[in-house]
Amino acid sequence: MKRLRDFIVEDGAFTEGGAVGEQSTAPVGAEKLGPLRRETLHETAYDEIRNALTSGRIKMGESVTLRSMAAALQISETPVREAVQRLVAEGALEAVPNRSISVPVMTRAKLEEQRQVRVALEGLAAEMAVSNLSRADIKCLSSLNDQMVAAAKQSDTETMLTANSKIHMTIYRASGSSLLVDLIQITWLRTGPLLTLAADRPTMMKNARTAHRKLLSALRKRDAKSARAAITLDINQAARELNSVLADIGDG
Amino acid sequence: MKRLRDFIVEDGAFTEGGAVGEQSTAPVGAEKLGPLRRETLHETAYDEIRNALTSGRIKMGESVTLRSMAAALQISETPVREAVQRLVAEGALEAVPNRSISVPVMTRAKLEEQRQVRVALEGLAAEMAVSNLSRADIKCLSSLNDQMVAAAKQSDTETMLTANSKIHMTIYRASGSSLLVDLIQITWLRTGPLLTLAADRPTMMKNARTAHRKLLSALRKRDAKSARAAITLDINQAARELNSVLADIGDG
DNA sequence: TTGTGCGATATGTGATCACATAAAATATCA
DNA sequence: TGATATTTTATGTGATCACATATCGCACAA
Repeated sequence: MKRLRDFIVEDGAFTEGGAVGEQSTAPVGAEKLGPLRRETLHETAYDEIRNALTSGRIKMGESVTLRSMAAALQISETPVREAVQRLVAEGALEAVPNRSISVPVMTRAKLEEQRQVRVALEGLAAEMAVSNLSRADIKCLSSLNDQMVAAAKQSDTETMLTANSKIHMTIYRASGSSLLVDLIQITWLRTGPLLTLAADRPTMMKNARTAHRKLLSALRKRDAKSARAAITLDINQAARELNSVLADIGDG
Repeated sequence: MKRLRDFIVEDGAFTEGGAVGEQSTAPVGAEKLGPLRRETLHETAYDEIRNALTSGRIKMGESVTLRSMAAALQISETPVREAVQRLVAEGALEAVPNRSISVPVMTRAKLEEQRQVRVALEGLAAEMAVSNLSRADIKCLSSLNDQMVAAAKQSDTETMLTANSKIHMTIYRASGSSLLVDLIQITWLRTGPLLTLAADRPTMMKNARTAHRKLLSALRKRDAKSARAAITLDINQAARELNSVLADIGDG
C-alpha cells in the first residue's frame, strides 16, 4: 500500500489559504463579476481524486487513505471523506468497513458489462446529439481530434486522453440530456484507471483515429445512424484493446 | 418549507442505542453467525431518505434540512450529510450552497430524457436477463405481479409501488450486470417522487398490468426481443401517465 | 527457526464544535 | 403606516476530537 501519494495540484490550487473564506474580504465594486459558483471543498476534492483516477496517478488495485489525501490536498478529512464516499457509490473506489480504500481491479466480466452499457448509452447520446451540434461545434470537435492525434504522436498520453474525453463529452452534452451525461460519466469513471494503461498502445490510437474520422463525417452529414455506428465501433475497438491489456496484466 | 418531517422508521431501527457499538459486547460463541455486513450509519441514512423519497413521504419541491433529518433519525449530522451529498450527486436531491436541500421538481423535458434512457437501459437489461432467469425466478415474478394487482385493488399504493419495483429490479439484476443495475436505480430514483403521484391513477395500473402480462409471457418463452418490447411498452405507458400528472399539477 | 500472543500504530466512522452566510424577525425612522 | 436597517435565528460547511477495530511489529517460547 502506498501512502501519501502526490495529489499535488499543478497550479497550486490549494497552496494559498482557504479558497472559501477569502471572498469575505473581496474588494468593493467587484461583487458583480459573475454567478460566482462557489465550489465547496468536497466538490474540489471529488474533482481532484477523479482526476488522479482518470489520469493514472492512482493505479488499479492501489489503496489510499483519507488522511493522506487530506494531507496532500491540505484540507480536513471531512470533505475528502464525502468525496470518497461519493466515488465509492459510483463504483470508482472500493471500501470495506474500517479498512483502507482501494481502486477496484477490472475483470473481463466487468469490462464486457461496461462495453454493453456504453454502446447503449453513448450510441443513444450520439444519435440525439446529431441534430443539435452546430457547424461551429463540429469544427471544434475536429480541432480537438487534431489535438488528440498530435498528442499521440508525441506520446503525451495524458493530453491525448483528455482530448478524447472532451470529444466524446462534447457530443454527449449536445444530446441535451443531463441524465445521459451523468450516467455516461459514471461509466467512464469506472473504466478510467484501466484506460490509462491502454492509452500507450499504438493500435489503440490507430483504431480511435479511424473511428473518430467516421464519427466526424457522420456528424457533418447529420447522419444519426452512422454516428451511432461510429461510436459503437470506437467503443468495441477500445473494449478489445482493454481486454488485451487485461490479459497482459494477468500474465505479468 | 416543512421541517422535522417524520422520518420515523416503522420498526424502530433507530430507537434503541447505537446500532454499531453494541457489537462489542456480543455474547461469545455467536461470532460466526454470518458475514456480518455491518452497515454504516450514512448507508442506513441513505436508505432511509431514499425510501422516504420513493414512497412519497418527501414530496417534489419540498425542502428538508440536515438537522431535522439527523434529529428524526436520531443520529449526528455527519452521516446524513454524507447520504444527502450522495443523493445530490445522483440527482435525487438539489442543493444550493448555504441553503436548504430540496427535491427537484420534474419537468416535461426531464421526463422525456428519463424515458429515453429507461428504454435503452432497461430494454437492454431485460434482454440480457431472459437467458438467466430460472423457472423459479419467473414463478416468483408472477407472484410479485399478483401481489401488485392485489395491492392496487385495495388502493395500497405503497406496497403496489414496492412490488412493481421488485419485479423490475429482479429482472434487471438477473442481467448479471451490476453497472446496469446501478444506473437504472439512479434513473428510478430521479423519477421516484413523481411516480408516487401517479400511482393512484386507475389507467396507470391497468396499463402496467397488460405490460407485465406480456413481459411474463415473453420471459416464459425466453423471447428476448419480446421482453424488451414489453419493458418498452411499460416504460412508454408510464411516461405518458406521468406527463399527464405533470400537466394536472401545472394547472392546479 | 517458526508460530503465537501482545502491544503499538493506522484507519475509517461518527459526534461535537466553530464559522460564514442566508433567511426571518424585529426594530427604527420618515 | 410602510419601507428600510438591524438583530436574531437557521442552515450548510469544514475542522477537530474521540473511539472501535484492523493491521503491523516485536518479543517470547517451543
